[in-house]
Amino acid sequence: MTTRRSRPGRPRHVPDSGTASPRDQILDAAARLFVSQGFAATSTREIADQVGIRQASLYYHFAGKDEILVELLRKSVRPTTDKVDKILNQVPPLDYETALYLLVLVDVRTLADVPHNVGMLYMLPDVTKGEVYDEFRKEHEELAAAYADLASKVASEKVLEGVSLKQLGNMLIQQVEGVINMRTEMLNEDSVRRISCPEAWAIASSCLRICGVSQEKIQAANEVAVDMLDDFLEDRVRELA
Amino acid sequence: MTTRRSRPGRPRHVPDSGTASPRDQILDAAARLFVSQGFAATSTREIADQVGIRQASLYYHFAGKDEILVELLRKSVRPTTDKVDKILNQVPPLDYETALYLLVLVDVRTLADVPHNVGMLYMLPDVTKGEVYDEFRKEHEELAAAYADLASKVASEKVLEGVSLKQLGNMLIQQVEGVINMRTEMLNEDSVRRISCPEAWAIASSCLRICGVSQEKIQAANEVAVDMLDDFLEDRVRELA
DNA sequence: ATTATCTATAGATCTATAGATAATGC
DNA sequence: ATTATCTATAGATCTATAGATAATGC
Repeated sequence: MTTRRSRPGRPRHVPDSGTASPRDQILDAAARLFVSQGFAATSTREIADQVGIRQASLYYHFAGKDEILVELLRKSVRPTTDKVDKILNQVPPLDYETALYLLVLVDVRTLADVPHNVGMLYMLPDVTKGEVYDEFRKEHEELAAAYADLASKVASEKVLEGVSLKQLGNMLIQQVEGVINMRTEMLNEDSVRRISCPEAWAIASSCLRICGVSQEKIQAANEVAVDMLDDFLEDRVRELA
Repeated sequence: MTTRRSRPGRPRHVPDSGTASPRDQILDAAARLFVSQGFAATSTREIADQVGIRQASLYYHFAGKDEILVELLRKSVRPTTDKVDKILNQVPPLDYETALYLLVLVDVRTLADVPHNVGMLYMLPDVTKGEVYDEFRKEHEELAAAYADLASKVASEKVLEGVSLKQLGNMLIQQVEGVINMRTEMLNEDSVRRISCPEAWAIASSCLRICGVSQEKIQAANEVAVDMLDDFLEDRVRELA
């Protein structure tokens, strides 16, 4: 039984029982509240209460509420964008269908496992506008570009004649980000569970179907990509540890 | 040139130039602000300023901010849910593929034409939780059920074995609600425009592809559904007038 | 001495109610 | 008289800063 090494500083009014850093405790509480109540509707007071510190103490760790959200958003896309190049570079051995399938699996896993379903925050009006979130939006667009890029190689003629490349990319992202709503719906279920592998496969297959890829090719892509996914997941586990 | 018949009541501090009812003026201003800044981040003061009345005067028309949002949400789903039965009833002459295609077109049109892209508000945490919004959620689930229902008739075996019916329905809704993001993106374009017919078709086709429907059947569904759409659109225009 | 917290508070909101008032309608 | 607004304001926030304090570390 390791008792948490107590560090300098005045003790909290509620003793700090957790093992995480104060910063991480704040991020965790904020994520939970932002997602369940909304960003603007969550006060710094509520966050502090959840952590067990006084409202003013938040400002020792973050310059403001904005900065907390910025950090949460970064943590939720980085894992995917970091791996985009790695995936794209494997295309000579891999075919484009498989690469796209793999990208979706990785993205779904990231969104499925990010604590408190932080992906919900993507759609906040604050995030789609505010300057503070430029960095996040840039990374998100980078990801959209990767989707569009792969889609352009994979999509059938009929599909491509109906829609611009950028829109097709967005349609794929839209489909992937369905996991976020799936997680929200899962809250109503009796048992707590994670997004399952078949569920992730269904989304990836769906993305290929949107591009007009045949059932046979989807199945082939699935078989190869599923094997490769492990390599990427190990990465993630390392990152999270 | 018809000058707006002036009605009883103390004059506004800013003269009322509009032709719409005060209630509609409030709804319009609120929609614009809620979508651009978020619900919680928009104060009753701001709404009133936009309308040209004093903050307190809002309460003559609405019991509170919540009630304004409730009304906006109702206006954004009703047009579609009202038509669901009408569409489902035409299935004997129509086949299921065409019915689904048509449902998507109607839904896309509703979301595409609702003022200020109010669909954005669906994802607000307030809306996904608060009791006040029960009615809206009920209608939205009704719509999801209709999608799931049609999808069950249309989807290929392979698709159905990978995912539950409910999830498939949600995947379709997710795809349809991509218009909301499309509209947001369009704000960055130089010219102001409406979602085009080809764009709507692309989304509908995409939905059928997600179900595993062949290109030939998609094309056939398109041809029939596009003709029928007019009947439903005329309805909408009447409603809006 | 340094660190991480605390208490206290200024200043700026924001929502909702009470009561007054300036029009029209009868 | 009725209606749709107005002015004024109570009471409840909420954010961010200033300065105090209770630990550890040297």
